[in-house]
Amino acid sequence: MDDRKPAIRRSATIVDIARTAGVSKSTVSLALRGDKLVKPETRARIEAAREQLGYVYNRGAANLRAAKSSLVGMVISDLTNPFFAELAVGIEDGLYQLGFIPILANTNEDLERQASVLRSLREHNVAGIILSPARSVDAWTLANQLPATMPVVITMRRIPGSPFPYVGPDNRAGAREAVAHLIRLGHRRIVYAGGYASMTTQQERMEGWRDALAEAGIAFDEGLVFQSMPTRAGGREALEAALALPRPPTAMFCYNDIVAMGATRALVHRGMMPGRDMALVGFDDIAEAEHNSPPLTTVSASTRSMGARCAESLLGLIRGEDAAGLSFLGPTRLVVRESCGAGLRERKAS
Amino acid sequence: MDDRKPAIRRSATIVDIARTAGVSKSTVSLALRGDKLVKPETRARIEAAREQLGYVYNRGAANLRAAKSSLVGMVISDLTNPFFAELAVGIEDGLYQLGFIPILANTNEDLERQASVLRSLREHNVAGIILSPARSVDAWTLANQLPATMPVVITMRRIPGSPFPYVGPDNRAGAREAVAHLIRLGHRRIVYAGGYASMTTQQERMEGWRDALAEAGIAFDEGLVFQSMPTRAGGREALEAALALPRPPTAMFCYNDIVAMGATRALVHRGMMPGRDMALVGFDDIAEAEHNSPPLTTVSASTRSMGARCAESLLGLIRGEDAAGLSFLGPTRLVVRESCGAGLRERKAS
DNA sequence: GATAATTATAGGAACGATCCGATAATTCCG
DNA sequence: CGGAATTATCGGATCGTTCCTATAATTATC
Repeated sequence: MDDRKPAIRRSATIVDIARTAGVSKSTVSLALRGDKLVKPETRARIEAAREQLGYVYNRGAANLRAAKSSLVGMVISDLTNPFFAELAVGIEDGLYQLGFIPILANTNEDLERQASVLRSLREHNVAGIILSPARSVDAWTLANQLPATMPVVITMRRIPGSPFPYVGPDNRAGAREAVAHLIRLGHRRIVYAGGYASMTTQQERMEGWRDALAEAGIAFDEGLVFQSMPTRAGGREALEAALALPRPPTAMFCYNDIVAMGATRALVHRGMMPGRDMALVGFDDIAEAEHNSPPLTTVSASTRSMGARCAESLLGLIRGEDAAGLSFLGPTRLVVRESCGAGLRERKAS
Repeated sequence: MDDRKPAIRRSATIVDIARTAGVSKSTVSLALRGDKLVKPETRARIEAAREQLGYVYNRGAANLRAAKSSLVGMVISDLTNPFFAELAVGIEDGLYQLGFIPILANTNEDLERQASVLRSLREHNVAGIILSPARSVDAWTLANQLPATMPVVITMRRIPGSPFPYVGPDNRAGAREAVAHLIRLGHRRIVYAGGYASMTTQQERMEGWRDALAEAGIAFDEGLVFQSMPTRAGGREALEAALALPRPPTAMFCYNDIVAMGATRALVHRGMMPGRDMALVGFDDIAEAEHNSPPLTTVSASTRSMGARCAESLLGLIRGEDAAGLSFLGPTRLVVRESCGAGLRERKAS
């Protein structure tokens, strides 16, 4: 094989191949796309020329004429959050399987940045956008940042009032299962901790919490809801507020794993034992959850496959399918580890 | 303002603007790029038409003619690793500041995938590539996957023999500082744990370890090197192997934070106290390090700014600067927390 | 006030592919 | 074997921009 580059000249085009193979550029174009109208013999000559010239396909040029694009915008609100990183990997992989390639934009929860990034994506003529919206985005803001014709899939945070399909975990069902588990373990005073009521995800998970309570005939107690930042610090604050209650709770269902991890740390810091002195459950099942001490009982949202699902829904949208059928609520699965105390009871029993 | 889209027809082009404003497309092109050759009055008319038609610039078309691209390939070996996620955010931000936009490709340490992705990036006519190579990549493999003319910056893992600039932390200096710190705390038997000798990063960090030992006049002991996977499990294995030694070490310098976190967990599991019964130091200062229990003493590689630096070096390459001057060894900084036991001594003293 | 220099605009070619209608080569069929 | 159908190839026109050269309008210079 010849390792040297053909010449100092710029890279080869289909016209160069055409000349070398002694055919027209139209035939080359056909052959390269695998159209079976081209005679095998001709195809072989073209293939040889392509190899010899080290030709690489110019997708940009092709897209210009064909008015389609293999680029997709992937807008992530906070890639530093392991949950979103996992999601991004799922999206990237899904897009790759479907023949698309993602342009990454990390908005860092910044509205201005999101606006700027969406404009840039339009300029790059993306086929569609998968958007995990920055926190404070509402339908009206978004409508002004996106053209109506752009295929868009919203993920992980609902935008009430937007016409775009939504892909995300079934927060309500997942939360219900988690809280039902705590109830089964004998808990009655179960705190809901973390997040703010303005977040749709928080609302959904809290509804699941209330569902489980109601099913068990436990009265809803407003005083057991502790809002906080969805961070470790928020988890700590919520835990301390809960312990300061005249009648402290025995279990805590947390907005997400990060909050739960903050709470376990705070608990240990007070000399209490997570699982025994306070049952804790998280949500998301990020990679660290299983390495927490104690390992976190949590609700797995199968984040990665959710990302793949975003890609599939977007493809549907691009193909012109109806947005209504493309929303997807992913199944959740309770992963019982140690922070809920389930293991302790077993150990005690044995 | 008029919210309706101009018509059912496809999106507006500079020719549409030209027609509306009563000028030629050349003038529009000039005006939109802010060339001051255009009379202010004309510019205003064009601007008005642009607004009215809801025109968006088509970068693909522009790039086709101007033979430049604002796309940059960002190839990450494992985005799920919080260290690389942080790096990716830094790169994304850096590129954004410089007017580029990244195409993301997560290779998942898979050579085939990397090859496929690099081909795809070429087809998309990227201006350059920032590559954190999959583990088993060597110079020869890489040479076959990339055209010689492509601007490429290698980051985080050296590829000996490749001509591309390398951007990464000063592993050797960082490791030396960390180990010197352990020596200052009175340790003499200091293990090096995690990673394999085939990884350049491991080699560099180990050299730093040896440097510090040599400076303190401590003889190098082959038996104190424990190779393992750079994972939590690897950290556990290394720790257990070290403790099984006839004369166990009192301190452990770990390949990275993940390994160190695995080791702390294993230590706790044995009923030993990290920092007191065994001093532990990590590397990278990932976000979780400070939330580990106990908080991890580690070497900060200022990962995010390193990412920004990748973008800058790539821009240099694109501008035709000499590759030799574009490599960058980032400064490191020892972050003393609790896992090294430094705090304990202070507390004891007070 | 004629000429030169400068400023502002215009029109066509070019980038590298696809698409479309036309034509050339081949096969089919009575 | 001649005409139709099929198969294979070809040569513009085209996508939306930038570049280049040409020309028109304005200002400067002697």
